[in-house]
Amino acid sequence: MRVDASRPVSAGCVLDHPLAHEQARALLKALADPLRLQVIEVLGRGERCVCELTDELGLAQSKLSFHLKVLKDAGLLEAREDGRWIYYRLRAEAIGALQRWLGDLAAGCDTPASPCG
Amino acid sequence: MRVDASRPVSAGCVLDHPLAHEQARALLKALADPLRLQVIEVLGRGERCVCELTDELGLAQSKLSFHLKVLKDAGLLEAREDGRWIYYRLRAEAIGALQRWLGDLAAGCDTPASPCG
DNA sequence: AAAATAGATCAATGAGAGTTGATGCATCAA
DNA sequence: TTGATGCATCAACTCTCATTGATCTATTTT
Repeated sequence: MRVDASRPVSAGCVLDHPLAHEQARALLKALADPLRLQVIEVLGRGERCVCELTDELGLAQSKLSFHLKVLKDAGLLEAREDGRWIYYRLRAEAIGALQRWLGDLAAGCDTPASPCG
Repeated sequence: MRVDASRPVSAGCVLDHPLAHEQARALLKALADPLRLQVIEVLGRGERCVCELTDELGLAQSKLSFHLKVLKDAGLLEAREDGRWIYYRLRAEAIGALQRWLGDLAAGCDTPASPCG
């Protein structure tokens, strides 16, 4: 079996609850790479086989594979095996969880500072 | 004057419009650092003077200054000068823009892949 | 005017993360 | 069973980026 069945820490039902800082940071970090963001954007339009991604993005195979792993470990992607091919899809729950986490972040940012002098 | 009056590309009214990929990536990258995320979380609770941040986070001055600049350049922070002190606050618009951008991202992610064989 | 404080910036160092090419392991076709 | 294809993984290299300590400027205090 080429695809590990065990779920990353950040995956699954965990994302239905409020995100911990570490989890949020892991998602942000995974998204913050230009190449990975391209991958995410393509997968945001629908599931893709690795070979399609390779063509669509014009990437070296090992390079793409590296970044897919990073995204999967962060809980952003899910892989599905079908014979010789592996299909990846974006986990909308992960995006949603991050969205909500960001929403809470700025809650009190208009509170003025106590003068420092 | 110690604080540059010119706005970063990603700041201001730009964030009221849909974010470009590059802008979104800049925000994500700025947020993806553990230390910067701490700063953001503190500023999410209200405006702070640099010296308060230094104390509250226990950081070396130049280190904090470096990260504040990164966050400001990304459009996430705004600085206000008052005499000898400089107060930073979180720009809720930037967070909001990123939230919306993320929302659009996963729009079509349930579209199945065309079988690859 | 001189000393002290707040904060930015710079040069040098170090650590982490991405890239590249090779190799390995499945799966499918012949 | 042999060869070809899809994909993951590994080791070596590179490069980006954060850290550190020093220096510089502006502001305030004495």
